Amino acid sequence: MGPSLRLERSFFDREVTAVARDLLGCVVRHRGVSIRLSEVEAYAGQDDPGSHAYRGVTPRTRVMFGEPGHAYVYFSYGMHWCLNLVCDTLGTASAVLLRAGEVIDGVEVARSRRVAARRDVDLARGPARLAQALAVDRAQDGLDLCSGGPLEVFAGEPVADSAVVWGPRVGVAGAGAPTPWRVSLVNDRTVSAYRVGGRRSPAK
DNA sequence: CCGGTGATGGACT
DNA sequence: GTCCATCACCGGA
Repeated sequence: MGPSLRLERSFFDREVTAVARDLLGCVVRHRGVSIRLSEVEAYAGQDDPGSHAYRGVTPRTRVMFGEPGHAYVYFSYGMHWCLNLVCDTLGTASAVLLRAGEVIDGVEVARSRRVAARRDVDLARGPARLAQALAVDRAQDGLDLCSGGPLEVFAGEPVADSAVVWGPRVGVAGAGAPTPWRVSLVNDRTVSAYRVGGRRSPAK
C-alpha cells in the first residue's frame, strides 16, 4: 500500500462523468472500513430525468445543489441507504452514486455490519450494501469529504482505460438515456449483478 | 447458477 | 396514492 492522498475539492469540481471515471480504484473510508471502488454511476443534475435533482431543489436534494465534494445520502425502498458524492460546479446538482467495491480494510467490521453476506465479495456489491458496510446513513448526508472529517475518499492506483467499461444504468425507471452513465472495472468480481429485467413486479 | 417476489417507509404529486 | 438510483430469500435447474 502506498501513501493515501485524500481527494481534494478540485477533483470533484469537474464534469460528472469524468469524476465517475476517475473514482474507479479510489478508496472510500468511514468508521473503520475502507472500500476500493469498482462500480459507480453518474447523475447529471437538473437536466437528467433519472436524477433526484431533475425536479429542482427539495429538502431531500438540497445537498446536491451545494458545494462539490460533499456526501449526498438518500433512503431507498423503505430500508436502504445509498451514498453519492456531489460533483461538478456549485449549483449543477450533479452526483456520482457509489454502486460497488472491494473491502480492503476493516473486513471483520464490514462482516459484522453485513451478516447476510455469505462471501466477502458480496460485502459491498451493490449501492445499499456498500453504504451498510461503511455504516453510512442519514447522519452522513451533507458531510464534507475534503476537510478531514470521518468520511473521506483517497486516490488509488491509476486505472487504465482498457480496464474500464461503460454501460447503461441499473434500476432507474426513467427513459433510457442515450449516454452511458455507469462505469465499472472490467472483470471485477465485486461489480454488482447486472439485471436487465431487474424491475420488481407489482405485488398481487 | 438463475429468475421471481415480499419487505418497508419516505418523497413527492 | 404512487413510485421507487434495493436486497435477501426461496425454489427450480
